[in-house]
Parts: sequence; C-alpha cells; structure tokens
Amino acid sequence: MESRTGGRRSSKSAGDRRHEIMDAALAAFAEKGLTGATVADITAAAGVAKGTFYLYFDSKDHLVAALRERFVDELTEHAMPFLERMGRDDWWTLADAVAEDMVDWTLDHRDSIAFLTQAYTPETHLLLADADRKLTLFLASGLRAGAEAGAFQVTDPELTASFLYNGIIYTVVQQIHSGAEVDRDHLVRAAKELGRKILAR
Amino acid sequence: MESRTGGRRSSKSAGDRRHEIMDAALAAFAEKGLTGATVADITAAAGVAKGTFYLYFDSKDHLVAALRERFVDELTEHAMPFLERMGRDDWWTLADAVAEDMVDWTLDHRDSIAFLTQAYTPETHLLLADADRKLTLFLASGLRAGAEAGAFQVTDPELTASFLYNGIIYTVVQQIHSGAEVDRDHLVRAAKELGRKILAR
Amino acid sequence: MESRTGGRRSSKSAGDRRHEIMDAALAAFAEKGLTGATVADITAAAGVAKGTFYLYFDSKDHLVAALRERFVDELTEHAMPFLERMGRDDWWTLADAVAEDMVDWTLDHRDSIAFLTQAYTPETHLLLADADRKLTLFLASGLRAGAEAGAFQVTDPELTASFLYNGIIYTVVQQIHSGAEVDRDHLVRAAKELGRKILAR
Amino acid sequence: MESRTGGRRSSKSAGDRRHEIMDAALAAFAEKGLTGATVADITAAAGVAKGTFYLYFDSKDHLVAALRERFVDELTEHAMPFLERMGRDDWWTLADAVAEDMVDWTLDHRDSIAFLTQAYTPETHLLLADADRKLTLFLASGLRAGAEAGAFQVTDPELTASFLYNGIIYTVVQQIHSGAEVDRDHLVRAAKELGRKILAR
DNA sequence: GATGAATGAGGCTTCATTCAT
DNA sequence: CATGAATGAAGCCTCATTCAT
Repeated sequence: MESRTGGRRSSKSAGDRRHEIMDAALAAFAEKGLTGATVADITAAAGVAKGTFYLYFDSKDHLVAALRERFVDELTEHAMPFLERMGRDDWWTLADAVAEDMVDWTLDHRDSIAFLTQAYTPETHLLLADADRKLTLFLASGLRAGAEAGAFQVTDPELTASFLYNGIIYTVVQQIHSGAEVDRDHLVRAAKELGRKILAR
Repeated sequence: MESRTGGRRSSKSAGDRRHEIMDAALAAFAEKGLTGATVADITAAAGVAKGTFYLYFDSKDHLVAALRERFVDELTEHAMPFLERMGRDDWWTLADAVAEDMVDWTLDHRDSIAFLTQAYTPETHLLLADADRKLTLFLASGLRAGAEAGAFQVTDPELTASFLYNGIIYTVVQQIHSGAEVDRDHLVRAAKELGRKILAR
Repeated sequence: MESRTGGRRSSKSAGDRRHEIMDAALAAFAEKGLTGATVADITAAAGVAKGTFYLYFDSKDHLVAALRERFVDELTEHAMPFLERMGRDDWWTLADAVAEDMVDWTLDHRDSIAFLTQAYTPETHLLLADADRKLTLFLASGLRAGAEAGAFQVTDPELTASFLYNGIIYTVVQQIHSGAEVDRDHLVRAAKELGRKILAR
Repeated sequence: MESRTGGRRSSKSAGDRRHEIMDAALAAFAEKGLTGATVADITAAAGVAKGTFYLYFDSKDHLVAALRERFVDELTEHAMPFLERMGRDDWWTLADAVAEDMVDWTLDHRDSIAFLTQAYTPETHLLLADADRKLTLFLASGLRAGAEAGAFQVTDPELTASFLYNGIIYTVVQQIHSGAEVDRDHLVRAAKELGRKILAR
C-alpha cells in the first residue's frame, strides 16, 4: 500500500508496443539464450519498464508462445506467393526460386531460427513440431504437384521435402554460427544445385 | 549418538560414477530441457546425493561441456571404421553404409541430439559449432576422395556434406519429435536414395 | 484524430462517487480480503477507471481509514435513538430492543464487520480499538443507568458490556461464516434471553 | 548456472527448525500483520536464510495453514483435561475452572489469536470456522451434560456456548488491544460471574 | 473530472553451490 | 568419498501509484 513509482512516458498503439517487445525479446534471446535472457533484459532492450511487459504478455512463457506463433504466421504468409506461382511458372524456375528464397529467408530470420532451436524444450515440442510439419507439408505438396506435372521425379515427397528443408535451413544456420563471413550467393547456387539433383528425372 | 549422514553407497570406480551422472543428466535434459532440469533432478535420477555431483563436476556448466565433449568423442570414434573402409570398399557401398549408419546413429542418440540442440546457447556456440564442423569436414573429405576416385560427382564437398548431414539428422529428429511411430527402414531407404542422387555423376 | 481517453461517464456528485467506491471496496474486501482485493478490483467493481480512485482517496490506506470512520459514524448514529429512549421506555423493553437490534445490525453489516476483522492489522489497531471502545462505553453507560434505576444488577458495567457486545456480534458472525442458513429469529430470542440472565437482579 | 553462495551454519532437528520458523512467523505476523510480514521478515526473525524457509514449507500460504492447524491441535489437546474432569468434579467448580482457563489461555495465546483474526480471509474461512465450531461444540456438550445432571439451566447449549466463548475471548483480546495494562484477576472474576449468571437455574 | 497505459519497488520462490558431519 | 541441510543471489511477477491525454 505504499510505492512511490508510477507515471508514464511515451504511449504507442498497443499493437506496436507488443511487437516492439517481441522484437526486443528475439534480440535478447539471440544474444543470451532463451533462459539466459531475463524479462529485465527484454524490457531494457525494448526501452520500457519491467511492469509494462505484463501489460502485453501474461508471462515469459506466453511471450515465447507468441513469438513462435508469429514466426509460423509470417512463414505461412511468406510462402503464399509461391503457391500462386505453382500453376503459372515453369517448375524448375519455381524450384530455383524456392531454393533461393529459403536461403535468404533463413539469413533474414537468423534470430527467430536461433530462438526456435532453443525453444525446442520438451514441453514445447508440439507447437514447433507443428510449424515444421506445416512447412514440410507445404513443400511436399509442391514436389508432388511438380512430379504429377511430369517435371520432377520424387519417390517420397514428404521425406524429400524434409531433407531439402532441413538440409538447407541448418546448413545456412551452421554457416552463420561458424562465425565466418557468409557467402550468400555461394549458398544460393549450392541450394539450387541441390534441388536440381534431388528432383531430376 | 550416531551420525546419519556421510557414508557411501556402492563404491563404483570414479569413472563409472561420472558416467552414470552424465547419463542421468542426458535423460533429465531430454525430459525437462537444459535449464529445466535441475542439479537435484540429475542427482535424483543418478541415485546420488546432491553434493556428490560436485565431486565429479565443478559446476553444471562443466557437466554440459563434458557431455558435449563425450558426444564428439563418441562420434569421432564411431566414424573411424568408415575411414578405414575408404580405400577398400566400393564407394557406393560405403555411401549406402554411411547413410544407413547416420539414420541409426541419430535414432540411437536422440537424447544427446536433443540436448545439443538446446545447448546451442549463444555463449556455448563455439564448442558445438566445432562438433558440427568436425563431422562435416569428415564427411566432406570422404566425398572429395570419392570424387577424386571418379565415383561421385561433387561440386562443393563442404556444402554438400553439410546438406546431407543436416538433412538426414534433422529429418530423423523431426520424425522422432512428430510423436508418430518411426519407420527406421523407410528412413534408411530414403537416406540412401538421397545420397545416390546427390552424388551421382 | 480523435482522443479515446479522457472524458466522463455519468457525472455524479462527488460524494456519491466516493460512497460508490467505498461500497465497491467493502464488497471486494469481503470477497477477497483486505490485501487480496486490489485497487483494480475495487475500481472495476465500482465501474470506474483505476485513476479515478485517486481523485477520491489519497491511497488505499486512506480508503481503509475512511471505511472504518464511516462504519463508526454509522454505528454511532444508529445508536442515537436508543439513547433517547433511555429515560422513557421500560428498562427491560429497552434491553430486549437493543439485543434484537444488535443481531439485525450485525446481519445487515456482515461485510463491514468482516472487513473490520481483517483490518485489525497491528498498525491499525488504534482506530478500531477506538470503535470497539466507543460502542462498549455506550452500552456500559446504558447498563449503569439501568442499574442505578434499580432495573438491572450489574457488578462491572464495562466488562459486562464487552461480554454482551462481543458475545452477540461474534456469535452472529460465526453463524454467517458457518455457511448454514442463519435463523434470525432464533438468534434474536437467544440474545434477549442472554441479556435478561446477565442483567437480572 | 552461477551463484557463489551456499554453505551451512547450525543444523537442528527438522522438527525443531520447523517450529522455530512457525514461532518466528507468529511473532512477525503479530507485529506486522499477515501480509505485512514478508518471508524475509520471518526468516530473519528465525535466524535462517530465506531459502531455508522453503525447505520446511511449500509456500507462505502453507505456513499459514500449518499455523492454523497447530493452533487447533494445541487447543484440542489443551481441552482434554477438562473432558476428563466432567464426571468427577462438581459442575460449578468445573465451570469456574473453564472460565478461568479461557481467560488465561487467551492471554497466553494473544499472538496466535491475533494471527487467526487476520487469517480470516474469505478463502480460508472454512478451516477457521472448523476450529471455532470444534471449540463451541466441545463447550456446548459440557453445558448439555451439566444441564442433564441438573446443575445448569440451559435452553440452547450451542448458542450459549458460542456466546460464552466469543464473549470471553474477544473481551480479553480487546483488553489486550486497548493498550492498557490487563488485569488478569479482574477478568477471571468477571468471566466466572458471567458463567454463573448465564448457567444459573 | 476521468481515463488507463506506464512505472518500478518489492514480494515470493527457485536453485546452483557449499560444507559440517 | 558421500551426504543433504543451509545459503542467498537472482528471477518472475504483482500492484499501488502517477500523469499525459
């Protein structure tokens, strides 16, 4: 019944604030790890008070869940354009585009991916497995369509999709983690070649 | 009139005790995550007192480091036989054997791999990146030798090794995480086919 | 382009607002306890914004003090009519009336009484002790007057008043807390008999 | 995974430690109130580290529950001797003894009673109501037996017991709270007289 | 006056680590 | 060597209070 604090500083739209905190959290998690980054770290990075965090998230766990969901949503939305190109573009052009995009996407989302890797705590597997499955299924459906169209030769679309997806993503991630300068064009070329070899008739 | 504490249990060799604790830790980490599993969890699982932990490890961090090192050592040792077969066996036989072994190894070491994934905290990258690099380099050297012998066609051995390695490992991991029954033979067949396609002339 | 905050609702007289908040607070305290009920709970129950609370009270502590004072005031005012009847009515009729009124008053003010019980924090004893003393003294003066008039026989008016007061009040409170249906008439009869026995010559 | 603390100081039997903490808590609650006293206050008063508290209690709430239970147990045990005297002693001697004991007991357990009064939070009513009921029933059974033996005249044993119990207890409590010096003998005399008047044929 | 987002002190609780037995 | 009670730094979260709109 005491407390001499309180007050107010800036005030943004609620949605903005929430996303700012999520971005700050992602950076903090990338820097110090999922449990290494404290709520204090996150709010400090976001430039808000500790209590403010709890206006937007019920708990640290809820923030983690929100980050996961946002990632899956962004990914899903990001994949849309490729779906629309499926009937129209040449299958090999499309395959190259997807390979290139996967490399770029991974490079652009290194923080999210690093975060997700650590968020792979046993208790939270389900949600992430869901994200993985969603992506793999999406890729697999593309492979199957291309195979049915006679462009690709694919024995097992699901496993092939999983190989491609994990092979590319984690190769890029490892390059990032290696500390050396990442040669984006080199990675893109290799990814395209990988796709061509695996899908070739 | 009679001390209740102190004493001993079964009197194992120090090395055994140490490994028992490490095994218990791996199980605890797999169940509750790297930070979710407490030292108390680990010692309880190992059937020793909390204080005993510190007779064998300087800290929880040191245990984690020891687990990583043990994993890398086991992996290195496990890879030896394949090195010896490099000159003698047919290259494609060897490639199939490696593909099969990678699947089995991953299935057998799911706990270690889950643990490593979570141990990928920024501060501890170096050690793990080291393990990854070691493996990839080993695989890459095999690919290069096979290419020089005229058996494989490989443009970029390092990246190809990384694709194969990550593609197979994480595909298997994902299968495990998916909760469904894992079809080991199916995975082995697919891994072999993947290898053949990627390495084909 | 248009502010969403600020403004007003219904525009009550300041006194009304203040009392509404006090009533809401009483209900919240009765439901969640003195410290369990937050300012947010209170304002929500009162249908006003959190900031509004501080337009009417300097702090939560001040609200508590205000509630105590209001209770004492109400009680004092409620007791007035009995004072006036002291010379006019028959002493035993008056005693019965007081007994009946104490039961009804307690039943009607269960929330206030529950609140006061919890507000008996060491730091706030004084104020409450004051209320208790006031009532007891009032009752004691009645007993003494009745004794002097030859109607009652009372050895120690102060302690007798305290016994009667606490005995009746807390018996009723306990009945309420017991969860069972409270038999008001039964309580009134018993209270009257208690008074007669204690005051009998 | 850091932390430079740890160690040990004294070490007592577990039961002693637990009771020491409970006693310290009672004192702290009496001084600062149930929510005003922090776990830090309690452990400081008990002369142990904050963490030690959680070796003996799951939470602050559990401590409160334990205090309530201990109080009820002590009270029950304390009442036993009177039960045994019921057939043997003269009924009025027994009534006087009970009255005297209630005053002394209340004076001796002022801290516990103050604590219980505050612990009367809505969520915890049940347990306390239980204690109250137990005592009242015990007293009521004595009154009924005395009435059947022809010694007392009691219309409603339950309500009479409740009046006596609450009247005496809270009168004593109020005397304590009043700040003035408490005249124990005076209270005992008054309590005895109260009993005699109420139970007289 | 009224609002409610923002604040931060402080409470409860966890857990890696120590050390007397 | 082994034990486990004890420790206290540090984390998560709550909530009384403030103030720009």
